[in-house]
Amino acid sequence: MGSKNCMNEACRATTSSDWKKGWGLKSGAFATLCVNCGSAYENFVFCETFHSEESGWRECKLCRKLIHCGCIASKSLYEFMDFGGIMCQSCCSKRLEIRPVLPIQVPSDIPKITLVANGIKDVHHVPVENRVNDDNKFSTERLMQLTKAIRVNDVASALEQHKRSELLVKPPVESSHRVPNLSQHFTTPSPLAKPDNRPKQVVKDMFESLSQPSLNFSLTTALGSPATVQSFSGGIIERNDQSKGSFQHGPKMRNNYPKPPKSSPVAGPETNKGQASQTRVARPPADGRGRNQLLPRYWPRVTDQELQQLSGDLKSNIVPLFEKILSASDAGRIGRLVLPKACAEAYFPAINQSEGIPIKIQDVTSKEWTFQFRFWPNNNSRMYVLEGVTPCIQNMNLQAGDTVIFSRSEPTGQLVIGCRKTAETDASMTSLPNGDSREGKQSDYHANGGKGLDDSRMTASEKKRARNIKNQRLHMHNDDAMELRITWDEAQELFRPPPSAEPTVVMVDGHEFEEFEEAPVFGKRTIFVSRPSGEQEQLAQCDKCLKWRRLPVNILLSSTWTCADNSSDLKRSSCSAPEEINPRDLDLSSINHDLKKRRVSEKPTKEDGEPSGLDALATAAALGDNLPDFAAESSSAGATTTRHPRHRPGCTCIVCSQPPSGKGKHEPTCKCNVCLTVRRRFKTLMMRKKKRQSEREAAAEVKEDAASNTKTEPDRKDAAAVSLPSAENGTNQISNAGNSENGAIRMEIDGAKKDGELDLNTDPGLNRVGLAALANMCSEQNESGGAGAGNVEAQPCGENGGEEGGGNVEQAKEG
DNA sequence: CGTAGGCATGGAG
DNA sequence: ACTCCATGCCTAC
Repeated sequence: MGSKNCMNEACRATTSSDWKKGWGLKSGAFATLCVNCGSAYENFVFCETFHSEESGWRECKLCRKLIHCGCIASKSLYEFMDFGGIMCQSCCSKRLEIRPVLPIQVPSDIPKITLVANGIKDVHHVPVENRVNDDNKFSTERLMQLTKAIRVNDVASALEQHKRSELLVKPPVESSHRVPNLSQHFTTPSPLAKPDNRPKQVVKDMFESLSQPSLNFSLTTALGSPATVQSFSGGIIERNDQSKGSFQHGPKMRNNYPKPPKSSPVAGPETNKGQASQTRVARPPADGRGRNQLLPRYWPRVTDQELQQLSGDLKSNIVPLFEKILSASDAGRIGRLVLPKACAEAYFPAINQSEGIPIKIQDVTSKEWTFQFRFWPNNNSRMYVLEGVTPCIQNMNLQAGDTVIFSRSEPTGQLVIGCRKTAETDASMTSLPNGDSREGKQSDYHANGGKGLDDSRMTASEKKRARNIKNQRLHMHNDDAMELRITWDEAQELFRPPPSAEPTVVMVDGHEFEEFEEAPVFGKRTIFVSRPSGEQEQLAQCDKCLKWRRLPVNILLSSTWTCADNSSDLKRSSCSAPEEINPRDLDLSSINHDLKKRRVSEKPTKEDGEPSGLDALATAAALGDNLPDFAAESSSAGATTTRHPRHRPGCTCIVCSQPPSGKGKHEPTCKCNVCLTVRRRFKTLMMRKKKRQSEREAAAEVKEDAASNTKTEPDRKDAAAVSLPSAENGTNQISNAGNSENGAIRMEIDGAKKDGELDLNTDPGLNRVGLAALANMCSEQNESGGAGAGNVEAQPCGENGGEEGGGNVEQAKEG
């Protein structure tokens, strides 16, 4: 340590650096204080008595359990809160370790410098501890001032007393997180104290004002509620490796701890094992490069119990480093887990090459996995990823929304990957990777994550998880998911608002959406056809008599519908009424079969390149601009970041000029040119697509069809002809136009294919989606069996076909 | 053609 | 205004 001169030119007192150790800057930082003039300057010394720089862990003197070094938190919580003691985070034993505070007499003629280095704007009372000069005894009065007669073994009372004393800035946002008003703690009478007349709402300001590199940390506590507090895990943020004398300066430094973590996951399992805490609180970052920059969201929220068990399982001391909620990308097949930059740089080996290095990480069963730890350049920065995590993720039965926890095994430094399932009843991070007992729930989650089927079956935790992974696409590849994956086309034909639901109309991007609390229900599949007169109608089959009835196009049917429900045609509201439609004219089974089979032929084949374009155009034309909005609202239903990639602002093409189909826009039965054209296009394209698919299926399944199905392909063509008599006419033009533009719409097609794929399993926000809008879209799309042959079908841009040829060429070039 | 790698983009904080 | 990061998207294999 040695001695040095005070940096205050007016003082220049030579003092021992040890002697000058102090702490308690307004920020909660440690600072060096000149006992001569009271100037504070940075010489940050942490609680070296208890802080193990190696592991950050220490052993409780009573219970002998390893506990995370809560030195900073201890000081913050207990000394700031006038306990002046240290509490074992495991057994909650308290030890009074109040160090004497030297009542410094500051010479009045020496100006006090309240800021010496790196922008500490003001330094208020700085209680100085003096461990060298033991002669400076801690007066009883002072001790009482500090402890305020709070019994050190009564944390709850202490907190209550603090509350009563208005030492807490404000009621806790979260029951488990409180932010003490630090400024209050520095207004304890002291020779160095000066009045702090500022408003009490200082913590936030303080945090924000302390973004200077030298004091880049704030204070956050993680403490249970007064009534239930059993222990605490240090929740204080620590600055960069100040104790090691290294300072990280630079513009990138910023205050990463503006506030406590928003929420803490639910507590762990109920089992009370020993005295270990089950309170899941964010732990302060362990040692590491730049650990002070770790966002609280990445702080490991590991209960003491979990830690103990994990430490026991691995027979080593486990230091939680950080955790991350798996995104859809992380959990997806691609096998790349994006590492938070700060975490990667803090706890993973430094890498200079983009290719990175292989890194071995142990799971909680001591199984070793090798990942490639690498980075990609990104906006003058880096994006760190772990590659090849899929086997590990799968082994642990993790999916998007679950949490992976990275820890370090001491003293070997071996990285350890653990996990925590989001559901309350799920195994905690200490469970075996294969011990997932949530298979059934998983299925439920998949099925209900989209809220599209049976929201009532979702547990609170599942809903919570659904919220957690909002805006994240889940790529489900298991069988459960596949069973429930349907296309937009199919969804539109099936979705209905819940029967008794009262919608709440909200505006999203200027479009009205009706929100329903209830999940949508599946409606009855109907067939939309056009009569020779051009009039559109809907055909529905009675569930009882199986007769087909004509219905107005704008009627939405529930999943079960019988003739008795045919209020639009009372003459045929009975099953006894004769059927108007000759089933032989409508190969409905073929159509249904076709729809079903579309699931397995989502991707365009080589000869399907054109139809895929038609798909896109159909989707775009039918949904108009509403699709992106809707998709954005429904998040995982296919939100894209690029809308109409081929369309520009001011584009007057049919897609861009078509108003959203939501309520208040064009009526489903609107006969305006735009709507008619859209319907014409859509119908033509859809029929073309169906026809092609039918033909493909026929070719592939000709044998089994011949054996079991008397329906033939000509029937299907007939079906197409029924609903769109002029389809063939449009088809030719589609082909021509489609060939000429080729890639121009191919882009849009690909996007639309994705957009058009509605995965019910994965859309947590679906229930909030405007069902009415969806229904309208459905209606528009379905009713769009306009009689006219589409003559501009394959034109993604431009109102009329005549002027679109050149335009498409240009678009193709753009592409 | 399908997939993986790598970078780009844009939403969110 | 800026950074981070989830994921889109292009390209190479």
